[in-house]
Amino acid sequence: MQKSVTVDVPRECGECPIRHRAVCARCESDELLRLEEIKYYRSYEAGQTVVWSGDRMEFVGSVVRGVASLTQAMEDGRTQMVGLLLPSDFVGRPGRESAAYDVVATTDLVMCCFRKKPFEDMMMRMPHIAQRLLEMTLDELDAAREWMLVLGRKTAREKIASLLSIIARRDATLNLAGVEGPLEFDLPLTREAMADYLGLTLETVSRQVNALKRDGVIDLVGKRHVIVPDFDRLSEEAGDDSDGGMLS
Amino acid sequence: MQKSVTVDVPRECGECPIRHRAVCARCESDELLRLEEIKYYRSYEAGQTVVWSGDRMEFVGSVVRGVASLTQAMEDGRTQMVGLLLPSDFVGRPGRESAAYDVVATTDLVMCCFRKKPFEDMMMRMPHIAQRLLEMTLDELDAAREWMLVLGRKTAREKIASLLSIIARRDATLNLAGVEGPLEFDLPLTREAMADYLGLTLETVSRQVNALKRDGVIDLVGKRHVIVPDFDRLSEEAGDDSDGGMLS
DNA sequence: TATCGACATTGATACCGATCAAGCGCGCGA
DNA sequence: TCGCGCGCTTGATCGGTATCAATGTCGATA
Repeated sequence: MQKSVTVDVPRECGECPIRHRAVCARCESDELLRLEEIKYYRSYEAGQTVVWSGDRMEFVGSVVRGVASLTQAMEDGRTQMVGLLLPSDFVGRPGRESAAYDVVATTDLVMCCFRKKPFEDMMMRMPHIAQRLLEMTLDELDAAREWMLVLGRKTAREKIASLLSIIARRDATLNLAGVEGPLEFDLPLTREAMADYLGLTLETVSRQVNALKRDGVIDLVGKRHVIVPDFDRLSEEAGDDSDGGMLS
Repeated sequence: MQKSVTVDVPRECGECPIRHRAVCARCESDELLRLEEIKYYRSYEAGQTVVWSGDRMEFVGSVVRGVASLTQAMEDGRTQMVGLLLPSDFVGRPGRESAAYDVVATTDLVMCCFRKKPFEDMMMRMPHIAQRLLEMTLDELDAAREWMLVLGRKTAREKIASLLSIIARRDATLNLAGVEGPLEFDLPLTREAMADYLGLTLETVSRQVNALKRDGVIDLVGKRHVIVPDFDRLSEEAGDDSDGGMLS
């Protein structure tokens, strides 16, 4: 619970925790040096808005620590989260002038930023960046399509199980814990944010989370810390294929 | 209404109707020649499956004429369409071994194909292709995110209006008709396919389509031909921003 | 022309999740 | 220490969409 905003950022890219998964993953050391020259860090507190939809985007960047959400809203206030950005995920679209979505820090957040123009110039000269960005974008597209199935066809209970399953999976790969044994993680989202992600109300989220707890699918420590005693059981509840959907 | 399977395909890329929008859009004429050497056409009848999810993908390609759908299914049969592929859209993911989704021709369909390996080799050597593919993938990601809002937060009536609005828009840009005056197009989807796209049942689709007709938002000629007397009105019904959402 | 089948419409009813409304619990600041 | 507020839970009721079940329409075929 280190709420301090004292930012503790890697000095050199070589020590960066997302070095091998971010947009710079394929860069050679000489290319990294060029990136290092133009990068800078920014940090945000939980709840802060990073970018407003429609605003001119002056930078792009990677999530280094924390979680951010991409959100779309209708005029009457209905809100849908359309992306959940975890460490190593990329924010911003090269070539686009203004932001298409709100970006909000859902936890304290550290980002590695590049001003848009210099980054675009680098992209032209360094194919390793463009290649990796294509790969990441294709992965995001797959994730978005998986969410379309969740939003369009799953029940409230399945939606909750799906969200927990995905967070558990991404958390496990980041912390390179084995997939065996009980899995544990902190929910980086409030009930309301979960509702926005799943196309539900926060009341329904609350009811279904507690239903999964009553049924022994998950255990809760406080409101946010989740223990998954049997990941396959959770996958079943999510309506996923039997193997736990370890694709990609 | 030309149901004949006699395929009438462009001989040269220069005459291709999707030349300026497809993955080859940025290629110079010498690059086009190289692509021309390895391209081949395939055609499918409405209803035919182009690729089965999980199958090895031996080719990638572009939709030249007709419409295809990308579909995901759960074990119990619930089905969600996750992509609607219109002329110039790209099918397949370079670097991936097996297909992640079912691809089905929803109308008679002509595709311009490349065997996967040669195409990947070309992509390495011709940055114009990779650049264009990145751009197209980012556009698809935006479209997918717009759909997440539709699926998660819109009512059945708004969902139908949204689908009609998008088809009308894409149809207008393809046929370069002015956006003014009454818009007309043929629905390339059955009621069931519309339901799969929108996360509804086909009965609800039928009811809401007819409700929009009763209310004068659209007019129908037969079951499939749609006339939109006032596009702004349709946009309103879709819950889109007042300007008609002409973004991207 | 008669028949068949795919696609679509229409009606009656059930149920899941939204909505409206209290109330709880815990951390933070006065 | 108290009280306030935010995040969350719980309950009662409503309504929109699913579900189940006929029926209708049109084009293709014999």
